[in-house]
Amino acid sequence: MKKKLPYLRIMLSQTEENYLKCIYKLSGSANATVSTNDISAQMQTTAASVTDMLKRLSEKELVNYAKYKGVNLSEEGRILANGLIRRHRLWEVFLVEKLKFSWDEVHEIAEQLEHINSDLLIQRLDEFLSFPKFDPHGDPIPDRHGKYFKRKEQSLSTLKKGESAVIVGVKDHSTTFLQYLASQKLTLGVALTVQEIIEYDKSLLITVSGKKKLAVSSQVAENILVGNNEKPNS
Amino acid sequence: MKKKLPYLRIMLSQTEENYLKCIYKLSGSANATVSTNDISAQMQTTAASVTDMLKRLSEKELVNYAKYKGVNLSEEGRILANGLIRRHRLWEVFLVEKLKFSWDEVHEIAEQLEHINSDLLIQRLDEFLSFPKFDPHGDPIPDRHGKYFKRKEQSLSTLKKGESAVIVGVKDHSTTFLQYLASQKLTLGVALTVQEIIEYDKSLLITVSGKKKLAVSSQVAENILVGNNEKPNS
DNA sequence: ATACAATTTTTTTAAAACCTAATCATTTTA
DNA sequence: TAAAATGATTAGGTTTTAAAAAAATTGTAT
Repeated sequence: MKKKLPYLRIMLSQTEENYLKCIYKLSGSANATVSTNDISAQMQTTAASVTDMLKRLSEKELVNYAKYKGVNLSEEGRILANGLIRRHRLWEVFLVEKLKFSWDEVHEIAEQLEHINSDLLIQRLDEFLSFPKFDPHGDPIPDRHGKYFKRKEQSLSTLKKGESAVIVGVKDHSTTFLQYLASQKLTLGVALTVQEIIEYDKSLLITVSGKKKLAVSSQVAENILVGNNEKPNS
Repeated sequence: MKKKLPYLRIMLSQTEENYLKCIYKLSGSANATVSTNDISAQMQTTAASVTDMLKRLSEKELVNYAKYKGVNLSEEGRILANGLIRRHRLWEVFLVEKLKFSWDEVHEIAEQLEHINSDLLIQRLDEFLSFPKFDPHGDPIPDRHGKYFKRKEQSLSTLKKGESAVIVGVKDHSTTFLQYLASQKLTLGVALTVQEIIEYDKSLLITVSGKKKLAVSSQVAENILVGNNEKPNS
């Protein structure tokens, strides 16, 4: 009955994993150097706690850490962080596609599921879901080696009058924003056309799926990502 | 990015949950009183550690604990322990039915998955799996209220010469036993007939699925559960 | 009644994760 | 370039969780 730990070379606590993910997100694809304060802001903790953790992660060689100079993920760290993103997004696909959750309900649960440690599990899950390339919010799912499926995308707010496009993602992942979009049927794969751009506040008048007319604020438009009517997923 | 705890009345650590499960298993359906030593044996720890934990669980009113008299699960504790068993077994069904794991590979992973906290998740998973009544090892899956699907079952070793039955479960859940059974095609739902009982060592000669002849030791027979060719699952 | 086994109490260890306050390093700007 | 502001680290401590050792206590069988 004693808890059998998975036999992994590196056993990380959930907090350590969350720090890795955080650094991964902040430093972007260029693997830029990230500051202690940026991390503490994201993690809602103090800078001192972050320094504490960075030393431990550095000890485990998951980050390149030079004091006063910021951090970086090491090769090992990137692989682990990438794995976490991958797991998270695959589980989100599972929750929406198979268990019929809506796109605004899945984040918290996936946040827990991503810490389940089993490479075989993720491999099989990926297969079961037919190797999806994007998650329910349109975010790309990296493969085992960190490779992403590239896609042309731009903010809805960059479209000009008369132009058409298909919704492929969102920038804001907040529950309220996602719920709002769902209520307006502004979901992934939906085609829309810009009818009018209101000069005064940069809000848009659009038609959704060729029929419904809809007004969206510039803030909403800014957070919707559109592409050139390509395949929505997989 | 700070870990958002699920808003549950009772937040338990994984270890606490494992203790609950352990007590649940040891005390059986009668909710009998369990001794500190029994628990320490099961949990591979010292009696002192168990006493420690019992006090904490008692504090949270999950167990009825009278010192020197042993423990019992409280109503609350039973509900939680039942939920853990339920989750564990549902995840095992998922892993085998959907992700094509074999029945000897799923325990460790389900052990992790069972700690994911979301009632809605389990409800949806149950639905997705078409409300299975038994897990891949033939163990019954309790419903939300702790009700089990009843089934007539007996050990293969109790069958008399000439009698037939269908495999519905196992008593031993060890990897080696499960792998052995799989290698002999002695899996759930398989029909068999006792051809001969060897007096000397109580081993059996059986036919599997009407064709294959097979010798099984008394120890193996003891750990196979059979029923009267009823529906295997759901 | 007493010895022995089971159980509990008390104390200790240890790690994870966080905090406050003080200090130190770097960058900016006056 | 020196002082001020910003940013990061250290030191020291708290809390939580889990486990264990040693010592004391209780229950029970003979």
